[in-house]
Amino acid sequence: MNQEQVSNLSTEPDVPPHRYTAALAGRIEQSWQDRWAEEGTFAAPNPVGDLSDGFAEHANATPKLFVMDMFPYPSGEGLHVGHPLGYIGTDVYSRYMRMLGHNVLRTMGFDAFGLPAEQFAVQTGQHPRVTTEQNIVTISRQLRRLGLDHDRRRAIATMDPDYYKWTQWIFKQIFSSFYDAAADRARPIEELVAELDAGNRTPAPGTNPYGVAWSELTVQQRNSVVDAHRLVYQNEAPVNWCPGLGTVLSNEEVTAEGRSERGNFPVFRRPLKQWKMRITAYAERLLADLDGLDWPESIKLMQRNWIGRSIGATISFPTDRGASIEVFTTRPDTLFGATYVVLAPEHPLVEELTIAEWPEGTTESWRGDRDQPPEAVAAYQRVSSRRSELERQTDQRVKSGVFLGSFATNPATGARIPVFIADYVLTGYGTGAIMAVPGQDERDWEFAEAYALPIVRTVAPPAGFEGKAYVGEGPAINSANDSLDLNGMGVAEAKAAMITWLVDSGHGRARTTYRLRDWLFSRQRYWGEPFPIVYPIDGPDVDRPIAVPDEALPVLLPDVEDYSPRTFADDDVTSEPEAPLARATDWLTVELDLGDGVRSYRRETNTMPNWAGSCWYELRYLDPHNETAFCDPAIEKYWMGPRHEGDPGGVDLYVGGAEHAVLHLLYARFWHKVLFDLGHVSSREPFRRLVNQGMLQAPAYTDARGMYVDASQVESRDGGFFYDDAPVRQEFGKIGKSLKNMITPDDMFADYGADTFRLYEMFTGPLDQSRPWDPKAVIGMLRLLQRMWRLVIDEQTGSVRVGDGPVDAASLPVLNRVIEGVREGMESLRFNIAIARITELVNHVTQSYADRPTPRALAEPLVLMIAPVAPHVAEELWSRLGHPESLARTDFPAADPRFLVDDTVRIAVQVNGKLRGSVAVPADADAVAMEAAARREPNVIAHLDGAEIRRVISVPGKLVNFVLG
RNA sequence: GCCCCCGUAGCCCAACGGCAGAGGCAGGCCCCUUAAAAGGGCCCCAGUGUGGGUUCGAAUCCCACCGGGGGCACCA
Repeated sequence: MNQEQVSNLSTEPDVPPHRYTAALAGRIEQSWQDRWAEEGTFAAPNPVGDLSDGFAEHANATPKLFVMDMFPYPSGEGLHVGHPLGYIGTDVYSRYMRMLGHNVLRTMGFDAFGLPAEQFAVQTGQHPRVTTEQNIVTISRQLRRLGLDHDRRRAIATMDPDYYKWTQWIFKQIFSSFYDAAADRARPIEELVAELDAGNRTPAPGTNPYGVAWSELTVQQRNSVVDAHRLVYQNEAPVNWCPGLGTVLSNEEVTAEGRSERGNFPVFRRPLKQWKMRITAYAERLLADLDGLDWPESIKLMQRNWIGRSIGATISFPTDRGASIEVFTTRPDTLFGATYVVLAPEHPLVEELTIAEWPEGTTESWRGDRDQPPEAVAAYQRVSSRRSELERQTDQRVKSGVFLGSFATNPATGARIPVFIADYVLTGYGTGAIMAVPGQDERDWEFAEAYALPIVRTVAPPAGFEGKAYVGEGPAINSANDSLDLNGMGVAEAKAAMITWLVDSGHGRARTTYRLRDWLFSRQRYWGEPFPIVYPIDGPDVDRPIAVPDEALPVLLPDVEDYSPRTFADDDVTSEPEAPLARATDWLTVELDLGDGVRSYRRETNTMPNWAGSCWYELRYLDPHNETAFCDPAIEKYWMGPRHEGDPGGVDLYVGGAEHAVLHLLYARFWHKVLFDLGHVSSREPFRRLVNQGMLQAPAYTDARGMYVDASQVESRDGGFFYDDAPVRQEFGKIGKSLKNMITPDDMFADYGADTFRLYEMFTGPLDQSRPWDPKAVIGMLRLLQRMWRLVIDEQTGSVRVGDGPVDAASLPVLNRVIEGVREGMESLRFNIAIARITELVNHVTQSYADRPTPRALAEPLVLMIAPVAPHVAEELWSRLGHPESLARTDFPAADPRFLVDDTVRIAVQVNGKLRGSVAVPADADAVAMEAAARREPNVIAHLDGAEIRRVISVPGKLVNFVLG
């Protein structure tokens, strides 16, 4: 090991003095990075405002392009080689588009608030601001060293007060709005109040529990009615409480196993008063507008599934206790088969429908082993509240439930049917109650079997059907009463007929429901944006949440002595959330004059989730220093506005990982639509085009005990892998500390230089494809750059060895085909094929001009073509070729169509689809001429000999195929 | 269990329904070298996961299955 290093060092002097080595690459790269910074090469001018310098000169008449990466969390570990994959991809694309003449905006910020930053700070015992700032410095250095074309004037960090002032301002906008269902958009809440006062509008269903009209309400009652309309509201409802993190979480942050997405701690459902955002008001638009987005189908599908629209009906089942149970079903056509009703255990009617004694003849199994229904119900509720989280993952799916003792009436059949609670019915979906139709629903069938309930088929299964519940298509049976006859109808027809009957008879109506729930927005953590909300300490509006005036923004995050969240044992169900900001005693109360004189207020102590800052950062990039608005409307319109009828607008290219499919990407779309409704932005969507970059997996090694060993110390020999001379097993996995296979960009800069690193990352496959990281393969890209360097620079003398001589006739078609291929690769984000084409040309020129100067007309396009991928070495060579200006805005080479068509082409000749030869024909030869030429091919003649030719396929420029009879 | 993506040379990857190979790594040989390498040149290597189908012709389109990856999972 040591010897090798020494001998390597001793050979250094033998390397030609001007060879393109990692050391030379490093010097070139850093000097160009300095120059780009000094000259502001990547400054993208805005149409107006403080960043508008140069707009009139070189942006006004050119198309614009806004390219963005998902910004990183400044984690303490810095970047590994997997992170830059997307950044390099967008860098190559944006540099290419800039050379095509676009005004390209590209920058980078930091998602600095939130759990990752906070947890790192807690681990290291330092204030999150301190560690986060340190991490930002480290990562910024790594990004700069990569040579990315960022306009650094536009960099932001979500933790900066200048930034989160506007996060709070947008929160206020959402808080100060309601969703006008008729207009299908958000509107300012004052307009709601005015319309209510004027009598043009009545409170939305469920917002006025007082039983009297708006005009009769007291001021306090009116306030609570208005607050219930807001797009941000507080209510008490079951939420995801995660004791291990010490905070509540949104549904999107909880995995299917009932654990926290971050940290993998158990999550419990429990009722708590929390802030929510009314994203459900946008469910339909979030769903419908997916169609107009240029996004991967898989991501659209995940969002569609998450939103989860189902079309059906609500049906009212009267009960013998008075109250009616409203159920939601997507199969109203099966109502005649509803033989019992099930409520979720937490359903509000459970208490009322639970009677004191079991009715005569109640089956033993319905009683839950208790003497009276109230006991049985209480016991079941207790068990299921625990079970729903812990046993979901064991996947037992054993149906259980308890009879309440009361009965409902099936409105179609008039039958008296029992009412159960069972935890296979979910509280939060639909109405939290179902009509059970065992004949057509597998879950209901299982329950009916377990509790000996009647089963009535209302859709005829096909002959020979041996299953239990039949959920497929078929004619309705057993489905008629005095005023309705569905028998014989197909499912769709029966649904429509049933809904009409339900509406006419007053038993129900058509209804669409969504799986999407309102976004739980408050967190009991320190490191986040404070809410711009205060509560009066006394007075008539005591405890009513009130937004602070815009002039009071930002509401600064106070320093507290103990910023770590109060966390609990993972499984401590009884723990209560406790916001760290409640400890900031000086900050907690504030004297304000909100229009009715100076009064005392207490502040909201929850903070926002870390998704808040990333909900709108694309807009702040556009106008990062604006002190009077989050973004100037003219600037937003220029960069993000729709370009044509039907275009949603938004960022032209957004690249990031697929793991944000339903978190960040859904939340950001929601906020953007609110801003659109309120007239603050002209684009309907934030991200017009989305690409998911693939994931890099690096080799990791386990020893005999199955423990990971440091991958950098593993040797490969004799067809095996060894660590400390002991054999180890190779596997591929996510890069990181846990697999001990961390490789950092810094390692690559030192060993190869940034340009080689960039080339390698782009070369291993299309941007959106995951691939393994092969440390040994990087060398190929360094060789490529060395060969290209050698075409321009003499390795011995360092002088330019490019001449003004003509280009060989043979090289012109190669050059032009390569240009064509490189452009195609750049445009389709398949940089691997662009690099392969460039390599082809480099190899060709290397061979053709081994002993004479490289023609300038070959060297220059070559340098320009590689510039988007390897910008530093390209700039260096361009400069040595005599161009004083940066090539960042030099025209990208264009293919001359004259050289793309050959005079003659070789076409394939097939007999019965099998290749039997090839012939050269003029490129413009027609089908007849091609066939004639093909018939002269000796091998073809042999295969045609004596056979009857049934048909001849002759495709000009492609092939001739003889089909024999 | 359901849905989506992917299977091409030892490895990473190319190939408008038209001659399976552009490029790189690894391997072999040669040159340059006292020597070696991350220098240069040449060479080797698959018939496209399996089975059907459509077609004059399929890696490409369709169906089924196998293998790998990802998502969803009592959503009525």
